[in-house]
Amino acid sequence: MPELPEVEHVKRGLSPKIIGEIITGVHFSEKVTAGKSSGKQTIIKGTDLETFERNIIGSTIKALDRRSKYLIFTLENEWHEHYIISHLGMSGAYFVVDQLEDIGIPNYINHWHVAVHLQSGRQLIYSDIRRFGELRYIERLEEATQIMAIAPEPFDDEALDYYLTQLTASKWQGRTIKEAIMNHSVVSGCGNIYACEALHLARINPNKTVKRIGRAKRIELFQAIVHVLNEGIKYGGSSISSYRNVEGKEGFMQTRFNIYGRKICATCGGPVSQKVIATRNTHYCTHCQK
DNA sequence: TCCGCGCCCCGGCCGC
DNA sequence: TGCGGCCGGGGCGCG
Repeated sequence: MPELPEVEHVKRGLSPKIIGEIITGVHFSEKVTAGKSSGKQTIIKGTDLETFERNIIGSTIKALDRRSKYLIFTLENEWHEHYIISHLGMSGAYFVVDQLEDIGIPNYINHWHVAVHLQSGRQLIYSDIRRFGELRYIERLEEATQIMAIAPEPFDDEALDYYLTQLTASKWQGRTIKEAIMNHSVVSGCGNIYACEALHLARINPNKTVKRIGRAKRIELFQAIVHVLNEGIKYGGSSISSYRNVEGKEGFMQTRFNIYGRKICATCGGPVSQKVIATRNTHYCTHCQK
């Protein structure tokens, strides 16, 4: 599933293919059309399909940015800048193709949901097998309340101080460190897989409560989070369950994992413990992580 | 007003 | 080989 490194790759792959393009039309799959007409918010959130198309048609795609696991498409027409905020959910993927079949992967062809037609004749396709993802049109970035509330990007200078400050809040003291770092108000974009890897790298048992971890160890953990996220970006993201980049290729970060999804700890060779922590399947090594 | 819990959305895939 | 049940990011309703 797409986490921060995967979304970063989508951004990098997509940007050169779509920036400067003018949107000439939008088509939606039958699933989206049916879902929306039955009152659900199928993929297209906040507006009806006609409004979504009317709002973006004729606009130029000026920029593509990533914030946490969200993509932000900046559009511009003769009146103003406006935006599409997109989350890939569990199984979302973007492609830029001349025609749908060029995606080449049957599941992503069958489960296409939004086709944004571009002036060049190509299409920006959003495919999503489980339909947990979203595209949301907004006039102003301030409307993206779910993005405004999240911590700074982990790579930003202020992110460490922000994280340390958040961890001092009373609500976190009795909770597990894993739950804390997976919360977007503490660290931005650290999902389950990278949380497991970072805790392993920092040699912290994920069951440990926040109050039992000192400042130096907290800092070490933050640096581990930044490290594993950077590794994830470097190795093309991980392709546990269905992630594909813009070229339809899998990442290979999953071959670099030291603890997640493994039976044997990559550090000591001991057995990996598995347990649900903070509602998520957690892998850790009781020998290496104290 | 804020918080936390449970539910919901879905199809792949695991295990019986 | 068939099928029931589990998984999971994030929004939302409710207590």
